[in-house]
Amino acid sequence: MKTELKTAGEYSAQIANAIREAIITGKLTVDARLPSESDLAETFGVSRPTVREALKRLAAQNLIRTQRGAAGGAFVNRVSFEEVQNSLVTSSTLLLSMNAIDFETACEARYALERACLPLAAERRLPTHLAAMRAEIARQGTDGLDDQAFCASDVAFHRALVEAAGNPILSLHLAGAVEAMQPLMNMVTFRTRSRERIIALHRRIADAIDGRDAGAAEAALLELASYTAQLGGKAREQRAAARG
Amino acid sequence: MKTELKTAGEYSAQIANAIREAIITGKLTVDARLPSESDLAETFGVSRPTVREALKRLAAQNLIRTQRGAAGGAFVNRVSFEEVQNSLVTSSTLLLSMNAIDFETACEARYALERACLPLAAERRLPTHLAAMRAEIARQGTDGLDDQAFCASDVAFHRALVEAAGNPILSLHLAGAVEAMQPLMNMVTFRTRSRERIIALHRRIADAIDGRDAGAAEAALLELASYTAQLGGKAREQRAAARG
DNA sequence: GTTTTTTATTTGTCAGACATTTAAATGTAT
DNA sequence: ATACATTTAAATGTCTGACAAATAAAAAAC
Repeated sequence: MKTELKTAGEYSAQIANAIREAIITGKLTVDARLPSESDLAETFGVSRPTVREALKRLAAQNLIRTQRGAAGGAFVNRVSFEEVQNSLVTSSTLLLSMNAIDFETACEARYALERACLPLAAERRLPTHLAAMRAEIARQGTDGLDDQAFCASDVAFHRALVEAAGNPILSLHLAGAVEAMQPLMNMVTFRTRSRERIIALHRRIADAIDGRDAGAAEAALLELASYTAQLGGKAREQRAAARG
Repeated sequence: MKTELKTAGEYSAQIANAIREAIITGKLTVDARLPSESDLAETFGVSRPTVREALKRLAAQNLIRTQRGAAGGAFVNRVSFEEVQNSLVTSSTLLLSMNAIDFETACEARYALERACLPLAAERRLPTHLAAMRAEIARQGTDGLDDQAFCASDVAFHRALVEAAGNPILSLHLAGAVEAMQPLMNMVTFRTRSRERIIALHRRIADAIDGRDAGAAEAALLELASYTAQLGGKAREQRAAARG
């Protein structure tokens, strides 16, 4: 661990970077204990509050956890898929809302990514995945389901589809993209006829995955993509009309 | 902004969560200025160092930036694609190294995602993208290029390919997946014959994209995927043999 | 030998102070 | 009146020193 810091301010950022680098390069391994805050303060030649600010930065990225008490301290975290996925969802959500990403772009990305999973899903799907997909299809047909619940079930369906591909890295990216899109999806209203069509397409996808027919699944997903984009376009027109 | 904090410890985390929620829900908009640290301390009923730890957490996630001086303070950041991508790369890299993800899984995810971009890239590619791809292909044929530089050029090639799809969200996920894989790719040694084959496949992909033939591009990419997986498997065998 | 108590260590928090940076207000000269 | 230099005030960045709370290990009591 480096002991010298540049003269320019922002010590806490420099210390956080130094420790982060040590973790990334493997100098600090999982569950390793960092020196105590006082020791770090002495090592880097700064005060304890400054060290603490640095540690909080790392904690915010889930790189370390802290424990109080005699054998406590800061420990290197094992970065989990779930944590990365959560922070990806948060970041992506903000990215979409702050940068005025249009529905088409987000939709296109989502279905393109999903399409990438289909061949693998068709090959590896297990009964649990098929059951999860069919359960969501059934829920989507329930009477009195509001738009938000329909959307949530839609997300769950696609999540099961992605899980069927059996690749955790793909799941991570897909879940990030799909969940981040939910605020946009929630602005779309799903009439009964729209729902029926979506459910029919979901059923075609599930059947195709069941029958290990990746090509049929891709065809149905493409239809779903263009229909969803169409619904999004309609929703935007209606909002524009309401404003004008 | 809430004023009450639960009695359980970890004030700084609670304050960070409260402010983060305000940003996500839009109560705090881009470039809005947070109250001064002293004001926040008073509002939440804690000391300034505690508030500062909370702010450092948010700064670590790029949610806020701070400026010193009279008109300074903490401001809500516009979350940029670049920042999200950088943090995604960092997280993914750690995820791969800490969770012993095998080369096949990472490779599979990467090429599956890349395949998702091909139809869009074939449709939208611009001369700049084609030029970038061909420039990297030329570099990959350079004599005396070490493995790491070859890998870097490989990443640049695929990055250009992804950019051609013209969807920033896809680019974000792809770049995250591809760059995070680089440490794994760097463990593979590329002999002259391997390089020639990879370059030939790159050329086939570039030509297909140039000719707007997504099907041909997919075929070439699939070959590249299986060949890369094969090289990775060989590299693993050699390491195993060296240990045994 | 088991349980209880003590103790030492470490993080979490507080208070007040000073240093540094920076924009705006003020003053000054042309 | 404008341009430039100076002062000022507000804000973050940092330091010192202290106490509270949690916790594991050591010591003591039974």
